[in-house]
Amino acid sequence: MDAKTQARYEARARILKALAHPSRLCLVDRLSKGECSVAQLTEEVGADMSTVSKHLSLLRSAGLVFDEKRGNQVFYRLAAPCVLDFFSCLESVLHSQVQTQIDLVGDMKRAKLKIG
Amino acid sequence: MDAKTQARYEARARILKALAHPSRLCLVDRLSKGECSVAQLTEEVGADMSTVSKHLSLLRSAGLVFDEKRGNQVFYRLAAPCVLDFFSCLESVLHSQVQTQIDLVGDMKRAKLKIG
DNA sequence: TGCCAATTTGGTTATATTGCCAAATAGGCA
DNA sequence: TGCCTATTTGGCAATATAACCAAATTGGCA
Repeated sequence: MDAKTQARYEARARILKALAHPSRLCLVDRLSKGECSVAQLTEEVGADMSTVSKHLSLLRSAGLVFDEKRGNQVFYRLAAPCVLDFFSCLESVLHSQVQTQIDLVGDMKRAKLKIG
Repeated sequence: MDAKTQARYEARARILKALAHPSRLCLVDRLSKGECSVAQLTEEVGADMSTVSKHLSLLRSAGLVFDEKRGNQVFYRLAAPCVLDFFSCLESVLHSQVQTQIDLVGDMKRAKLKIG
């Protein structure tokens, strides 16, 4: 793999990594409904505000959100709404995982019937 | 956030985390062109085969690839081709990051002209 | 200026991820 | 059976992430 290709995969991975955390997915989900202050987001996520602030700054450096300071507060908004499209694919993967589990249980039951 | 919602974000995050690595993105990209043995994939990625094998097993437990043993070899194929749709969004985020850098440089130049 | 509220940053600890080497496993074939 | 090839697993060291608390920063306002 040449260096340029390698760099492209690394850049993509950085963005995906920024998304790949439950709290940050929650933040993105909430921001998809409109801009929000850190205090509001903190309540939504249910963690220490300093933790949420760090999650937000990580999303910002990945280019996924914008921040804007207005008076006392900082408001965040989604920079890349296309990431919301990921969710339906993620759900379909999850459903097929569930289906695989069901199939396995079925297989086990049938095997048991044959054995026993 | 209730427990069920929390669990959903965690499940989604697990899948994204499985994708969020340069080598694994490379694997997914290669598998999008058709099934492949571990040896071929190892060559593509350019890492130790044991490392690639671990990446593949991680992708498998996330439900993103299937594996099938045929004779001496194990062939992997993509289970969730929809993840390929992520790439165009990732690229658009990357482009806007580049644009932001260019804008910043422009701002700095203008500021310098005013100052100096 | 001095104080208060909102947010970020620093520091620390616990946990998770990654990559390599070496060893184990599994299949094919003489 | 014994050897060879392909792949996985175990173990370890290095690095990265995550969460909390405490302290610093910034803006608004008396």
